[in-house]
Amino acid sequence: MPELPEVETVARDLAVQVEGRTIVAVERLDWPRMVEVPEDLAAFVGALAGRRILAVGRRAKWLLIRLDQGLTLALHLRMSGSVYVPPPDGAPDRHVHLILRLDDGRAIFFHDTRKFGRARLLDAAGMAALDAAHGPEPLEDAFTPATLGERLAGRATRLKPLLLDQAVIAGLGNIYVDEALWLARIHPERAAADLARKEVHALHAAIREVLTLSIARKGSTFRDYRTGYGEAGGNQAFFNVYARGGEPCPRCGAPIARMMLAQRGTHFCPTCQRAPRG
DNA sequence: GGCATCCTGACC
DNA sequence: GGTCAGGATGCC
Repeated sequence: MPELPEVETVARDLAVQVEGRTIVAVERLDWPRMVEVPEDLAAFVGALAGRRILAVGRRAKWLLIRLDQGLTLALHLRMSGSVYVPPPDGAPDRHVHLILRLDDGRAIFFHDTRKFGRARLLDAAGMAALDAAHGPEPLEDAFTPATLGERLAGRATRLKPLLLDQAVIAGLGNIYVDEALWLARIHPERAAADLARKEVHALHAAIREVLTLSIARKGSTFRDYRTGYGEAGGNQAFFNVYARGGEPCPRCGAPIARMMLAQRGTHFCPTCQRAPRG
């Protein structure tokens, strides 16, 4: 799915298109399991109708559509979801599983080929719980090298699975963890607690750089991801290691390695990313 | 930690 | 046919 840069792009694109609009109807919804309390489907639909969209934002990989009456529609795109405002003549294909019809005749489509995506309608307490379940936002000012160091301290586990844990740090996924570790020259299997101070600083800078650059390029379209306008992103042309196993490392020329680590395809340079001790 | 599961589609 | 895919969760 969409990781932090992709969800951030969608949030920004939706904000300019739908803020201030009112949801007049909920259409399609042919995959009830996407609503996290499917037995309350009628309540979900009923509560959304008539709500005004105050703002669109993001927390971790959750897209947050802020509504009146203190409600937030939280959408998670998981692996293959995309959320966008189609062009005026855009018809939903069979993978569109939720449509929010707006008072100007336009609509928000939730498109999800694999049907892993999720929708939650949250009140203030639910929103606070979602927030509390996630680690710090890596692009906020409060996220410093010291913050990252604290999150890694005492953790004997390998670095990559830890960085994928949304409770440790918010928003990173498989692409940007591989890219950040390459940029910081750190092997994905290093024990988190073993990083030198300089390496923590390098990793902090690398995480921010890969996320910031990707947002500037509207995210990475590897397969299904689309911006809030239904278009492909541009960052996929700039991967250094992700999905590039066997190709030369852009830094040292050695072949990029691919391995499975914690059930995730993992791409790294075995030459210039410093390996674990022993 | 490892593994299965939720799904569909692309590619070999 | 098998393998793999921007994710997350639950179970040994």
